[in-house]
Amino acid sequence: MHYDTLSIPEATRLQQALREKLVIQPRDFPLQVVGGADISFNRFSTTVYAGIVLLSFPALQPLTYSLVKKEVHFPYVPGYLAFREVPALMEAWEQLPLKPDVLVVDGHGIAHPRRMGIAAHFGALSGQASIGCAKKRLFGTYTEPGPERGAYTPLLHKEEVIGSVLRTKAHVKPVFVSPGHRMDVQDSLSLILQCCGRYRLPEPTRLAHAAVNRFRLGELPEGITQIPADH
DNA sequence: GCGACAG
DNA sequence: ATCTTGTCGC
Repeated sequence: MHYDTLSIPEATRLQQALREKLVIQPRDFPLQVVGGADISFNRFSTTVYAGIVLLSFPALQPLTYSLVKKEVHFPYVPGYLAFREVPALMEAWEQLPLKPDVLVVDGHGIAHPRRMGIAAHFGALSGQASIGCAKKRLFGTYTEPGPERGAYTPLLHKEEVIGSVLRTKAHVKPVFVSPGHRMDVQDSLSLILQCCGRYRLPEPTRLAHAAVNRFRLGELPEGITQIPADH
């Protein structure tokens, strides 16, 4: 992956090419394992700590952690997050002993100017079903959903529905859910809501975030960690 | 030209 | 994203 040396115009071209590979359709596979992906890093540092956590579904019990440390030089530019984070995530992905049925990525899916947010980018590259779940809006218009858990409104671009604004917990800021690959808007929304417990963020995202942070702080080792089932 | 702007 | 201080509520 030579993302580090790409110019923004070149990156835009790559997004336009990958867009042709995207499949947005109702989920057509069973759901038994979900993954959560996230990145952590120190401010001003070029080292990123990537992680993917596997959870059983619908029980949401953690099964495995895959952690990878990598150098990146592509800058953070809104609309081009994938070029910073996907290479490290792909390494974490490749060392997984078993792949999840769907991967929840911290960021947007098709709710992006060229429909190529990080979740869509990762899905188009890997062939993996994916969903984007972001904490802030990048693209699209919406009205505020109701204050109750489960309330949602469409994220729109012109007439097109590109995602959902979902209240995952009563009276907290909503999250932005959009399909990445091999999912549609409705199935993405449904899955994310099923992944939410008593917190604002869905469990795959929460656990991935906790894992990469502990990894960065030296509390977890690089590589694969199998989590023993508790009996 | 002026705002907006995932992580 | 990360860091930091303070407040609210279970």
